[in-house]
Amino acid sequence: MAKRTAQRRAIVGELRECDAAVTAQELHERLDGVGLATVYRNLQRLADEGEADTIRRENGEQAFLVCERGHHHHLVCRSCGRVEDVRDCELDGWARKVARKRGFSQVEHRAELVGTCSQCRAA
Amino acid sequence: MAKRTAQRRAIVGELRECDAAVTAQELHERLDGVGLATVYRNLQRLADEGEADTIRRENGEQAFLVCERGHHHHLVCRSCGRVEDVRDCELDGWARKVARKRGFSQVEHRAELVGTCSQCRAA
DNA sequence: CTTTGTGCAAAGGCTTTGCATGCTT
DNA sequence: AAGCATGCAAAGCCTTTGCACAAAG
Repeated sequence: MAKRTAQRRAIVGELRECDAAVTAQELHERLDGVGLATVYRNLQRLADEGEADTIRRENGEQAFLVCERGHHHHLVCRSCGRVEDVRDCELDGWARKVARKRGFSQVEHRAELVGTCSQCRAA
Repeated sequence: MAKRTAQRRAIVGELRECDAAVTAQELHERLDGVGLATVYRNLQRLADEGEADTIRRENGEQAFLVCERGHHHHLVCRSCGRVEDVRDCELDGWARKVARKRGFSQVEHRAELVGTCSQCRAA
């Protein structure tokens, strides 16, 4: 089981305070006295344990965020990067229908909504 | 405007024959006498021009595929990687609803369906 | 005391870029 | 002839890994 080190606590703490998804490097910059490799290792582990979700930015960077358990999607602000969890998913019917039509089985789906949040819209 | 070189033709030709999305490196392996950098440059360009679509694999690699113009999604086989274009999109209503509820504007959505194609299911 | 985590630096993997050369137009 | 594409190798980035040391259980 995971040991409770000061670094791990710092990483988890900072991650929880983020509205947007962050990369290991970004988190490393915000934390003092935590090595970059340690940040990478902890984030990877949190993701493996299901404690954190990961997304890929367009440039391929891996960003992490703490989010709800279970099936959900993300609503991302294109301006500030804020991420909101969306539990309300109405895609399953559509997914099944499309899959059946094409002869695919065991369908899963992934979706992401991108928009401009009210705060950024005002600015 | 793009010059018609032998390499570019080879790249585009091979790309069109792919059922699945391919990375620059994979394409480079399949082509003889085409430098890796050239493959990267041409794929990037095709994507910029809208002639090719790009997806990110879990490990962050960028893979390319030729696909339909306009709004569509992808149905991907988790076994063989085959990609089928899906024009039938019923997500807009849902996307708008969710966005409005959260105060987001100018929503776009991205979705991906993953399943097992009939061929792979049989095997 | 044993096990696991951390730091640092080196190594890895994918992608981009600089520069001289060759092919298109 | 002028300009853009190609090749090769070097450089860039993000991420992972090896190893010695430190901390946790």
